[in-house]
Amino acid sequence: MVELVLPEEKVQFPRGTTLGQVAETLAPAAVAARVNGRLVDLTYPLVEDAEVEFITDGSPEGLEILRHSTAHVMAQAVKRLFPGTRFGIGPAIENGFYYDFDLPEPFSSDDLTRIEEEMKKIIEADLPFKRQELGKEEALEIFGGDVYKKELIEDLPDESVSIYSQGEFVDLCRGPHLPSTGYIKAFKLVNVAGAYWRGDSSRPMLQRIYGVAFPTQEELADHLHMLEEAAKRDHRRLGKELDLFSIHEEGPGFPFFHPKGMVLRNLLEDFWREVHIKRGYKEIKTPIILSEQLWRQSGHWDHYKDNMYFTTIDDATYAIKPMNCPGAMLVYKERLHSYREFPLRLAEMGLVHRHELSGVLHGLMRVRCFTQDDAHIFMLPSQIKDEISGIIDLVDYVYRQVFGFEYRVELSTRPENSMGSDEVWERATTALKEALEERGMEYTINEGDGAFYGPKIDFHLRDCLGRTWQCGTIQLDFLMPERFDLVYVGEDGERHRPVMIHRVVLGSIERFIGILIEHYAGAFPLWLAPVQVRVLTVGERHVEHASALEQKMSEAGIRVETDLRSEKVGYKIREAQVHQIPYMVVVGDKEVESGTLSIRHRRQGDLGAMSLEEFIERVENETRSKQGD
RNA sequence: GCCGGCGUAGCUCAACCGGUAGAGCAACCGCCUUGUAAGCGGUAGGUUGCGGGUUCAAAUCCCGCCGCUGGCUCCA
Repeated sequence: MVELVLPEEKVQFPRGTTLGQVAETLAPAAVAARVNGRLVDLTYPLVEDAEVEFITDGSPEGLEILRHSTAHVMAQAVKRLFPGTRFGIGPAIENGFYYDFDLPEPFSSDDLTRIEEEMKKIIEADLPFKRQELGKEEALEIFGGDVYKKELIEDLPDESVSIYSQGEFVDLCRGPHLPSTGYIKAFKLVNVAGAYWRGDSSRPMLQRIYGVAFPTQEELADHLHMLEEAAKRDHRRLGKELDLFSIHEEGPGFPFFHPKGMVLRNLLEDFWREVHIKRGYKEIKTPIILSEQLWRQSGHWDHYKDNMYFTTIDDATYAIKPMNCPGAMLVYKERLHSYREFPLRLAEMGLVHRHELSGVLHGLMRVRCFTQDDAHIFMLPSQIKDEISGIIDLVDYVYRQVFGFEYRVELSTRPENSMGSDEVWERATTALKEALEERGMEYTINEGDGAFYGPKIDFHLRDCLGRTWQCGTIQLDFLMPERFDLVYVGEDGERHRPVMIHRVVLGSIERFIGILIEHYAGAFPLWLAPVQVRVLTVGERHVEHASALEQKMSEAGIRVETDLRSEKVGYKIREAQVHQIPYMVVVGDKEVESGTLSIRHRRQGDLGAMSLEEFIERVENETRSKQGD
């Protein structure tokens, strides 16, 4: 007998009993199990006492298994329909799975439908997933004909590898898998995309089919519905509908801001200045075009040239800045600094241009020119941790407390093409790590993704479809001060080298606005709304009264406009609602007589009558509080 | 940059297998003078992204380019 310790109880079973047999009575909904901390299939035989926890398809691990198994079924279907196909990898991802295939002809959308049909047959046949362990040599005999699988097997560290089969299909796989294909209840293939083998652009491009999979049809339908809803809050769509910005063929990746978009942008910048002044930043502005020589000195020429634009003035080469740091260096060097000034925080709303690959441009999220809410902070080595901690605090204040965003933190370490010694990198990376840990921040490590001059902490925000975008970043830099021979006079009267931080909070104003649009679905909180109030007339005889109200509110600092057209009130309200205008003021005979206002709120509906003074106060309070609906 | 998809009126979309471009909304004009999410009628609006080719005939088929887009790679 073996003794199994389950979360709720202890049970005994004859030696050799499989987990599946145990699950029949104890956990009928199980799809896999965790035995002594390791995920295994239900076919796993119990040969010794163990701690066992069953996994259902509703749990995160269970979902991952479900999705991974669905990827195998898709691969099987593809192999049946396209026999010569070679196979890459096929993991589970958020909401679904993908599998990479190499075949001469591209998949069409009809092919996806055919593959789905074939998958349904495989699921209906309820083929069991069978695990087998074998030596690498044996595995190479089975998969050796497939260059990709061969490479995967050769790269595996262990001597034995596991393979899974369902019906006639065999795949190299660590597992675990569902007991059988019949466990798959709800899936859909969503799109095909090119993907380089192992993410390396110098290697062949495979065709990746993406699918989604859920435990039930309802959850699948909910997910697809969620995607439709998300598309409605896409900033590219709302940007057009709300007349905030546009991007033209004449300037791919170079956005234009319209009057309403500029109101939003200026309000965001006003807020940014207010916050930064309070935290001891001084604002500077440096030129967009600077001599190529400067960029050679900074190291950008060697490490960032491919992303830069150049121009010629009087036979000399100049670069259009992709970053603001060299400009800030020149400002720092303008005079001698004392340690008493430190930390010296020089902020800059800097417009930078970067040559991004045409295929990656995306609305306001990834563009070729953008404004960074940059700052360069010069300080003593002993001030590093406090300063970083202060920036983390600022980012959290802006993201979470003001805008209510959830965000993710990453620590990026030394990339391949970088400057400086290992010691310097080690010191800088440790400093960032310690600042994060002292604050108890959760973070993931992104190996090799740092800037060429130093490691960084990145703050990521999500868009409506759940894609994450890097916004804030804190980059520690021991190198640029070296390159520019920056000095300060210390307590001892000697000259020393300062340490520098590059940091942005919003990241790019453009990207941040994109995130804001999607976060609020265009319904900006009152303090950011391009138009806060629209005054609507009932009939022509109310025009004069409405215009007078507009003027009074405008004088009170409210962003107000009027709709004086000879249209029905319902029509005007609908239009104001569609444009997400927070307050509508209806002016008719009643209001002209009584001298009160009829207020409608875009979410709460008709608020009834109040005086102009009351309404102005309400708007002012709500604006000041920065609260949303 | 690479792989796939897409590009028709200001917007959203239609036009069977090639037969010569149409609807709703918006705009404009008029009627209605209107009370909390779409009143009615009319007018105008297109070298079908651009350039070639095939054909008696191309929005439709083929080639090249541009742009957008889903990914990959890269980054705020």
